[in-house]
Amino acid sequence: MPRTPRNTLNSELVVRTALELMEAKGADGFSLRGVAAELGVGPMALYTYFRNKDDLYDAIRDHLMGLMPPPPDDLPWPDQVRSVCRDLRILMLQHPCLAQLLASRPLSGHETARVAEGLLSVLRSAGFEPEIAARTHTTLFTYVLGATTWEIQMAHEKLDPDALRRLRASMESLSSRDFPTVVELAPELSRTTGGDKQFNYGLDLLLDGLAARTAS
Amino acid sequence: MPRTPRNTLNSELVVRTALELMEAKGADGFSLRGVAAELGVGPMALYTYFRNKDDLYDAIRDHLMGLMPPPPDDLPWPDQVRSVCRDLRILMLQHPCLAQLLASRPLSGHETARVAEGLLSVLRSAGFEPEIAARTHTTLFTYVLGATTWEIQMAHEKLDPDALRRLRASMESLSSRDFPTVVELAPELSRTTGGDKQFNYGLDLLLDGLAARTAS
DNA sequence: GTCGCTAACGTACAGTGTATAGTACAACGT
DNA sequence: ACGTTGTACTATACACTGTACGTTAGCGAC
Repeated sequence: MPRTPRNTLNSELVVRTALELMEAKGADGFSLRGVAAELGVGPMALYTYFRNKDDLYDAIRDHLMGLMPPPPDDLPWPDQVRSVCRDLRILMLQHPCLAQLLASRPLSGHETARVAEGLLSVLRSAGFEPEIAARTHTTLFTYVLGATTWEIQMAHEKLDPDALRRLRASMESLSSRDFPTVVELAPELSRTTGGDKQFNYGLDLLLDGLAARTAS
Repeated sequence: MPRTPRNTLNSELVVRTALELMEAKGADGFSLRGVAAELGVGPMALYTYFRNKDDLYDAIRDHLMGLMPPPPDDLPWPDQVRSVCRDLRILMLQHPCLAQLLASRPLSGHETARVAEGLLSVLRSAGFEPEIAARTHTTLFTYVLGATTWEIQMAHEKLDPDALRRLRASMESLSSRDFPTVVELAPELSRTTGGDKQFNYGLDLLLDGLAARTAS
């Protein structure tokens, strides 16, 4: 039985392969055995580099966070904040699995800390007190997380004609007597889920609220 | 072989049992076979009432949404909005699996539509144009989703002493040269994740932003 | 050259969702 | 009263999953 030579694997290679597989087959359908097969290796070989599947997830998440650009310099702080939030959204849209990885595991890792550092330092430089800066950071992060998770979910749904048909049917089956507003707004609701405009609308609401606080 | 008598099952009973199991054993560790066993029935019996596992998930989600109270009457609209958002958060905290169910599947079902109707009608009555009402609804929903998902995640983590220790270690191992702000704000960051104050802070930011738009 | 370390292996287990086929029972038309 | 039919549930099976355990083989150090 021809054994693969030693030291063909390393954690970075495993992470990259795992990420490829995750983007190709979706976050479901991803499996350790699949990664191992892709590497031409037995499933247990991965356990040399990761304690378990969650550990690999953490590594993938941190690897993806490494793709986040730093906040831009020489802009007013609201624009810097906007930029970071938009970059995170774009990254999540490019790598849909990131949404699930962010939502289902605590943050840890070097690259993740780097991203947090970027946003937090912008907020501190803008004059926010430590506690407010921390709260604001969490608020912005969770908004991006929720909004983009939802956007991905909806986009994923729109590609499945069967699901789309079911959704439309369930909307139309609603009595306009019981749910007049939902029926009235059905076109807007399905049109406005997702997209730059929807995301920026919520983000601007938050930033306007912030601006109001710094003015006082 | 003693057969279980016919018509002992119905979809509501299955949903209730599934929900119990989900709250007892967590969203992971939940399985169709577990539900079936709890009901004293073969796994395939469930397929009489649900086309597959996702279908059951949808039913559980809608069942939980049925627990949402309607928006309160006779309050200024911002307070009505606040109330709905807080109620949704509380429901998610009481039933942590709801977060995952909301984030991973499109919205459908009677009770879910009822909740949407409640918030949308508040916004329309407040004078928002259809498109703005829809956008605002999505923004509020996704904020609650993200913020509460994160809160649950963090709370879940705080209960695991091993994970807590790892998190703390990873924070302290960060060089305060590379990540000065993260290190400086470490206490605030771990103190302010989650909790009523954190949630209300972000919610008030959004509502302040909204108020600014209605004034103009 | 040989020893020890450890990377990768093989095997095994307990579990998953669900496709497919079969079975027994309630209701119904005659 | 009696076959017929629809259907609620069962049995079996398949292709998977993550990972615990024990084993082997390749490599660097001596």
